[in-house]
Amino acid sequence: MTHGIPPLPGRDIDCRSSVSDSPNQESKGRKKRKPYTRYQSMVLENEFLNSSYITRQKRWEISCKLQLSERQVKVWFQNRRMKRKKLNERAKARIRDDDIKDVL
Amino acid sequence: AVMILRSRFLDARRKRRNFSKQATEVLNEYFYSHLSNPYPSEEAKEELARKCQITVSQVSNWFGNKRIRYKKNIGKAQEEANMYAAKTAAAAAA
DNA sequence: GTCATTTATCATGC
DNA sequence: GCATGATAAATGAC
Repeated sequence: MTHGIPPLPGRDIDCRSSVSDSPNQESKGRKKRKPYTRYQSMVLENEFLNSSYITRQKRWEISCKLQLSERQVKVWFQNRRMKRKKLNERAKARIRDDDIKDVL
Repeated sequence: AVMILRSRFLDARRKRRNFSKQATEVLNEYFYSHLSNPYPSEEAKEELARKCQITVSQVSNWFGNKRIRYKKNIGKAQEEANMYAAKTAAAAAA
């Protein structure tokens, strides 16, 4: 199963003990939406440039670096791929409109 | 120069323009006549988009905002609900 | 995984 | 000054 690669350097170091999804006890309600900082967004965008699908290894690294949970990083990439799709559709539509206007 | 082009496509940031009065009228009519289930199907969204001269995404945005902002008002804006309810009732009577 | 959605936040209109 | 449309986190269906 899989390749026996995962080096997992210092995996047992819990760098996100304070950034877990369950802050304390079982949080009951929905987690409040909290905008990310410019630095967090920049690092995530840069990684998205490398690949729109993040590996488990890199997901762990980034979650540590940005003080985010791995789930947050995963969701960010999912939302980012949806955003890319929407932007592509919009760009396509704009090009169509521009073509029409050029003809007119 | 490249940055400007990117701001047109990638950023395409929200330069908001209000919808026309007629478009808002059409959207509100649908919303208040389907108040028990204000979730238009994809086909309904396309027809609304065509009638309102906006995109399907804009229709989705409008219903998303409308649902939560209507819910947030429990008791408020019922005048608006009654108004459109009466309008559709009058249309049904005819 | 995608994708429609909920929610808070942002940016603009007026 | 809020109303309104669009976007950014977060959830859940499938």
